[in-house]
Amino acid sequence: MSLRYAVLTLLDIEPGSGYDLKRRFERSVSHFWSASHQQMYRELHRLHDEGLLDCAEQPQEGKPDKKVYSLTDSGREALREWVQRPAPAQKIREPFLIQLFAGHHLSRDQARDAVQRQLDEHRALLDSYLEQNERVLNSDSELQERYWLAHQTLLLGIEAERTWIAWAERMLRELERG
Amino acid sequence: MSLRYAVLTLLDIEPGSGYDLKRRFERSVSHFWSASHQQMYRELHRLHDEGLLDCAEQPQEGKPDKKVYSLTDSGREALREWVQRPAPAQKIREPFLIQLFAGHHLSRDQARDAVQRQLDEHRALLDSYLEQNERVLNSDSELQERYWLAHQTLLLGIEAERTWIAWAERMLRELERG
DNA sequence: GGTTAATATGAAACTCTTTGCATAAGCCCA
DNA sequence: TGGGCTTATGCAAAGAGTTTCATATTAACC
Repeated sequence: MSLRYAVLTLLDIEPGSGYDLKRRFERSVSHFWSASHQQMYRELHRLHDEGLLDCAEQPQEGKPDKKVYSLTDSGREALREWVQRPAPAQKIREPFLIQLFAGHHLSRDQARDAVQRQLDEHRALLDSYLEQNERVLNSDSELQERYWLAHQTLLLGIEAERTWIAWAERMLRELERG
Repeated sequence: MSLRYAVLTLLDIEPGSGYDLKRRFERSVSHFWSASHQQMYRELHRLHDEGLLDCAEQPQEGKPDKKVYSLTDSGREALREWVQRPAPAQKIREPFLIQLFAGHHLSRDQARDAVQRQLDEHRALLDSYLEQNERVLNSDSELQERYWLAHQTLLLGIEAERTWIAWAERMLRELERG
């Protein structure tokens, strides 16, 4: 149920098409939400049907037409209302940790490889968050002030990745040591 | 698709009923998975239908009968096979961070209260993980050795909560300072 | 004596998410 | 001129997860 508000939030900051949104999810909120393009399009249709979004078709040269969505007044109102309610609890689901939990089925080498794979993935994530962070720090100070809270969520994402990486590095050392 | 393997993992460590499982999810893997009792019962039925679980009805005095499930050979084989495959990517979904991302709809006081609520929740989580950790450290060393990898997942959970808490405390200081 | 909590299981309806398929135009490279 | 990539949108079906309701026993509490 929070996907719709994630969509409203990004469109509130700047209108865009389903395709735009998908990329913006990847570039700017991947540290706390992910969604496929099908989810975007379906959610956009629904929000449009419910009158929370306006849709402007934008013919483009050389590319298929774009449907640019933006918040209506009732969309903005719905978002404002939701933001002020206590957040639904987060559901944690980490398949990798199940695998470690069942790790007596793994040889030491297999465990080490699995941890190494996770380490690589989390290092890549950290890099992409640090890049995002650079972009924020290079933006003008008015924007930085306006989206200060949004920026803090990115800093949490960065810290979370550092915690993961430090844990995985320690695991590798201990698995290596035998 | 990982719920079934989480169920198999816990039943591999020790057989139990749906009710048992639900509590064991809460007590011992809540740092990386959560599920409702309905999910348990449905998954147990399915796994039983597919021949991955045995079921032994255990009449009890003073309480309704228990259906105690345990892994069949093909259940153990399915688990072993899955554990050795690369883990499906984790999906991150944190409604609270969407709310902060849309935080220009929040007053400073509202933001502070929201962060404080999260801080309280994460402190409670940390406490419960630390209790679990105590139980592990007080268990006999043979068990500790056998479930060393499982224990490491708990330590990651603890570190993750500490990161969250440190972030939230910093946020409160900065929001307080005005 | 009535209420609430814990133990114990399950059906049904519903929503949300994922996966696979389909379309279509333009661009770049060989 | 054919193959693959990016932009751009969408449907259908299956799978996963949530919510609501239902049942039944015991024990503790007021």
